[in-house]
Amino acid sequence: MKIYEELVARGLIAQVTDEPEIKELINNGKAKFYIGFDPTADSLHVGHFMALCLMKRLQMAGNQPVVLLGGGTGYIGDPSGRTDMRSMMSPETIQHNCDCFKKQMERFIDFEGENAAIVVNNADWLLKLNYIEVLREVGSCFSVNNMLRAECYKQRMERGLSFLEFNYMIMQSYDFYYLFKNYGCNMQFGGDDQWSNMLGGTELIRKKLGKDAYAMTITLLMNSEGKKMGKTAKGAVWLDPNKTSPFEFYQYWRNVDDADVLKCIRMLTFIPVEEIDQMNSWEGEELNKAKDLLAYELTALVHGKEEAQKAKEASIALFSGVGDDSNMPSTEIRPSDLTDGAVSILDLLTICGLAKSKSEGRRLIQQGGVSVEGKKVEGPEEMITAEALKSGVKIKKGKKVFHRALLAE
RNA sequence: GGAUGGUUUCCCGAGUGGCCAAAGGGGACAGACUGUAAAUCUGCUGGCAACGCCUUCGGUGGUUCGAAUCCACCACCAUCCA
Repeated sequence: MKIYEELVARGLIAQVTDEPEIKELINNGKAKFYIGFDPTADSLHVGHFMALCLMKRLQMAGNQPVVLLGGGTGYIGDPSGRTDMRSMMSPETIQHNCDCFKKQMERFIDFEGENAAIVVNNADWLLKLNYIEVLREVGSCFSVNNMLRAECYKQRMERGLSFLEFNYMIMQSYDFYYLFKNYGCNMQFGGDDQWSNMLGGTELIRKKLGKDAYAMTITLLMNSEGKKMGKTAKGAVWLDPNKTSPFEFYQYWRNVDDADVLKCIRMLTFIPVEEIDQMNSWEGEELNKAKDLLAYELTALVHGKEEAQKAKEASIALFSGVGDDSNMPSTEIRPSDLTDGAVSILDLLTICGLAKSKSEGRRLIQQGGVSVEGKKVEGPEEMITAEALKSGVKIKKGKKVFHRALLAE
């Protein structure tokens, strides 16, 4: 199976500008493609991960990836698919985020060897553009009528769109044009929400240079309810282990909906398509096996095999009660937190971050949601002794949250 | 620049002087059922030394025994007119 066919089989391709041509290019390793990453945070998240995997797959097929860091576009903020304006970032933040991105990417993409990936930053050319020049050179190629029709602005036409954000499409188009001209970059990939921005680029290249460039979008990873995946109540699922621990990361994937497991395995892992097809017949409880696999594979890709193994073992130990369960998240209790050699369970919950306030902790206990070392906590006054804390105390909140409290020496 | 409407707790949204920590819905969280799933049902959802007290209804002042509610100014948003 060639790479293009594989991408189709995995359900990764959403839209393409010219299918035969793109197939020909990437199947034969003739594409030099770029994906843009705007430095909106100090860590990559699952959405970026998909894009990076795509880069990896294409790189393995002999194509050359160009990573575009949005050090310049970050000053503007992409309005696509958003209901409100992004908060503006300071130059320092943008720079810091770019640096973080770069570091994380090195894990996934090869920056050495034959099709070595290269990194460019659009701050290098966007920041020194001259307004009038751009208007004359580039602005003249865009029809406002067409732009307003673009899907990515639809939502914002109701709630308001600033001129700043409206220009994002032009900047992204200019990027493609610039990379085409100066780096021979003939293709752009991106999330499906980028489609209009990407078309802007191919049109600009056609108008300015009379040449064809191609664009392809990746299916956005949606769950069966039509919501973007990779988000939790607390925010994104990050790739940075300090922001989302490998254990949490593992648990996120372990807990996806039945309806979404196979789709995720297909789109996110490198498991051969044939093997995945065999799982199509799995149903009910059997799907738990697929979830285990998904969680392990992804954690291994992002955090390495060792961390994945630890997360897996911790999960098995915690949920089935056998094996080593020492790898759960833990908090050190300082001696100063104790009074008369003990802490109340209520205080312990807040110290460990399992409850935001004592009221919340009380509520949890009242509703029977807290247990210590497997025994349900009956009341908020229950005390945990320093003696017990010395060897570590296992606290369970709700069904899935496990935490160890350990007395610091 | 002008007119009008708006800004309420995580989100949407009711409340137009005391009965308001503020209806209702969503989400989140917890319990039951389960497969670490979904659906369903139940509870719960500002804080604290907790039948009481404290902080909250865009911001700042004011009127009043008493303000989310009335007044003034400011800020922001939306729609229409320029």
